[in-house]
Amino acid sequence: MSDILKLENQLCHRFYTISNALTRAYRPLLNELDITYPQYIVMMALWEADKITIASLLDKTKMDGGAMSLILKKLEQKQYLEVKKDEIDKRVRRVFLTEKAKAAKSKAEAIPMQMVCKLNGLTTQEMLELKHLMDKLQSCFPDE
Amino acid sequence: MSDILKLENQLCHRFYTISNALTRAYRPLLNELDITYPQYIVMMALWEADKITIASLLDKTKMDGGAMSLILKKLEQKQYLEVKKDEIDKRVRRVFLTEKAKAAKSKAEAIPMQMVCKLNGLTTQEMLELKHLMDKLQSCFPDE
DNA sequence: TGTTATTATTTTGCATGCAAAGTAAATAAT
DNA sequence: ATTATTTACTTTGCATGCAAAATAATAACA
Repeated sequence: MSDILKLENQLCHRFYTISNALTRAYRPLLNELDITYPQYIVMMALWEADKITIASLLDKTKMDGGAMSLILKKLEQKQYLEVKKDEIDKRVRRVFLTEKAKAAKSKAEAIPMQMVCKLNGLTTQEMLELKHLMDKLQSCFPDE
Repeated sequence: MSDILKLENQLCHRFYTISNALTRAYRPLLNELDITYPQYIVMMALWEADKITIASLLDKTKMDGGAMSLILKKLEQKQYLEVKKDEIDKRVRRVFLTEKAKAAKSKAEAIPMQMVCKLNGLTTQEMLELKHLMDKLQSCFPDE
C-alpha cells in the first residue's frame, strides 16, 4: 500500500519529463539555425569561449564525450565550426567558430526570451528560486 | 557583451545536466533488477496500475510511443510483463505484470530512499519546493 | 453498406546518452 | 633511452527520444 514508488512522488520523473519537454519545445525555435538542442548547447558554450579545447567544451557543457565527437562533426558539416589540432600538444584539438557561426549568434540571442515566454506559468522569482535549487542539486553529483 | 546566451544563465541547461546525471545515478541502483531508468519508470507505472492499456501507460509515464514499444519488448524478454490484445477492442493492447515483477516490487521499494540519500545536499523542504516549482513548470507544456 | 476518418500502436530514420574499448601522443618511471 | 602510464579523443554497441510514416481495427458518415 506504500506510495514510495508512485510516479507522482518521484522527483526524478519530473526531471525526466520536463527535460524531454524542453528539448521538444526548443525544436521550433532552433529550426531557423538548423541545429538540435544539444548542438545549441555546444554553440552557446562556443559563443561564450571560442577556440577552446574539446576537454574544456565537455567541462562547460557537461555532455558525453562520445556524443560530442558526433555533434562536432555535424556542426562542422553545417559550417558552424572547424576543429584543428593544437600545435603544441597534438593530442589536443581546439574548436573554432566560423564567420557563419558568429553571424548566427545575433539570431540566437532571440531564443532565450522566446523560451521564457513559453514558460510563462512561472514568475521571475520562481525561475530564480528554481535555478537556485537546481544548482544546489547539481552539487550533489560527484562528476562536477 | 550580453549574457543572454551564457550557459550558466540557462534554466534549460540545468535540466539537461541534472536529468542526465540522475539517469546515471540510477544505474547502480537498478543493476540488481537488470533494468534501465526508462524501464524502471514503466515498472513504477505498472506497479501502481497493473493491466492498463499502452495508451494509459504512455499518459502516466509521459514517454515516447516509439520508445515504449521497444521498452515493452525488452521488459517482456526479461519476464517482467506480458502484453495481450484487448478482447473487446483489438486495436488496444494491455500490459500485465508477471509474478517475477510483483516479487521485484519489494526490492524496488528500497530504491527511492537510496536515491534521496545521494541527493543529500537538499533538505526535505527544498525537495518539496523543487517538486512544487517543477509541477508548475510542467503545466506550461500543452501536451499534458 | 461501402467509404472515410479516427484511434491505438508499431516501425523507421536520425540524433543523442552512456559505458567500455580503442588510438595516438605526451609523461613518468626504471 | 625504453617501457609503462596517463591524457585527450574517437569509435562502438546498445538504449532511448523524437517526428513522421505505416498498420490495423473501430467508428462515422453519406
